[in-house]
Amino acid sequence: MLDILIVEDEPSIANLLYVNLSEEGYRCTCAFSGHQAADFIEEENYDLILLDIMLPEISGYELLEYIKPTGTPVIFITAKDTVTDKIKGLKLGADDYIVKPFQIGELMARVEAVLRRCGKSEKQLIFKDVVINIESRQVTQRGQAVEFTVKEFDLLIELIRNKNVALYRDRLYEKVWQEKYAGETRTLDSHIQRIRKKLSWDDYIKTVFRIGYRLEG
Amino acid sequence: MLDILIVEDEPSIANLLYVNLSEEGYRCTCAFSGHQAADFIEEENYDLILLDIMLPEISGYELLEYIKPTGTPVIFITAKDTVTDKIKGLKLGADDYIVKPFQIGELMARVEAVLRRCGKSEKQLIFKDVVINIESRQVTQRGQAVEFTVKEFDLLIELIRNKNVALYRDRLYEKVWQEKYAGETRTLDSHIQRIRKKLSWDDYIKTVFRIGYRLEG
DNA sequence: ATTGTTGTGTTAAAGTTGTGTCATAATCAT
DNA sequence: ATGATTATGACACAACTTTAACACAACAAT
Repeated sequence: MLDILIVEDEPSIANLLYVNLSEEGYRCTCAFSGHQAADFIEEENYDLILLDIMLPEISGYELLEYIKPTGTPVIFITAKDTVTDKIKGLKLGADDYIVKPFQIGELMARVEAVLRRCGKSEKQLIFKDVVINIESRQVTQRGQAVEFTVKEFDLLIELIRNKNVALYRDRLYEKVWQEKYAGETRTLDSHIQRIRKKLSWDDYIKTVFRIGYRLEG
Repeated sequence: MLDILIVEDEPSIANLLYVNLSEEGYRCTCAFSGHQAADFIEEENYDLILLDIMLPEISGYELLEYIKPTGTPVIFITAKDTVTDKIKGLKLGADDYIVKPFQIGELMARVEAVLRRCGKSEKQLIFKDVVINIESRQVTQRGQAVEFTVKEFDLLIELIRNKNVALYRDRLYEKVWQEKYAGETRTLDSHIQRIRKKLSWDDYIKTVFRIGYRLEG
């Protein structure tokens, strides 16, 4: 799983980024100051850093100098009024930049683009003896191909991306089916059963009574 | 597959180039500084280098001296205001140059032209027992010529360039037909069937139900 | 005019997905 | 504990959607 560090002092924006990127399957960490960010960067290697330029204490510029040696790609986040000439200087070090206020969709696209460009985009997921090739949408278990339908495949990915997390039925449903969860239906259950059956995963996909499901392992 | 190194510090332009060239089937790498570029060049042989002149640290000129001994063709990218006389001098070392802002189409054409001129253009694609000659647009299977119409040919190339990738109907259609995919039409299907038939590729072109098609092998 | 290409419409086949039923399991109040 | 209540498992099946196969007409090229 890919790690993204969000360096942003405005909680609402940090949160927006955190929620959306997490939902897309990235593991996120938020730093609300330059200091905190520096600590995090010290401790761990990130695959991408989203960096707000206007930070208290240490500015984004300074932080960038700190990041550069690690070779981690950076996307700058900048407020609209500071775009003009400053940016041009800034761009020197960043892999991309985006202007606040931004469309969340645009940001997601840029994140994906930068990761792809840096050869870090997620090509496959692995859980136990199962390998999932995202690009080709193929699943193999111990090298043997196992066929999955669209819904099953999407559900499987959602489970693996959130392994060891109890996923609420409604969230799970809404994520995979892209529509409100009405409840009172066997749809989600059926699909879980189908996945369990195809992969003999009775032991891995646990049901969390009254909550939902959890992929354990 | 041909390797292209993009040396460009402006992320938006680097990205533009990356996306478009990747879509055309080139394997791309981006370097955002002269240093990084030098490292890449050290490590790997590229078939073509797109080089922005105005770079921080090491300038494009210097880098060119570094590239020359490797014999790799170079296309210069230059901002409009620096064109004048400087370029004329520069051209001595480069195989072509293009002025920012440029039409992406023009750049693609120049890339192709330079590669062809250097005898590096992708002459053929091979998949299993099928050989596709891009220039002459001829297809042979075990040495036997097989006739393809324009659309079929383009579709076939798109499939082969993306083998083992599940291609969404809409993307596939939009790539080959160069227009929005409206859906509710049998056009794409028909063409897939025709390719399958001509090459007896029922086993290789898999349909991914509700998604599209995947060339497998 | 002739030939070949390409898109579309139709019907049949194939695959998918949601739902209903009933059995079973978990939880809770008594 | 016991039974009532509610949630989930297992499974079958029908409704529905999507694709294959094919023929043909519109269109373009020669």
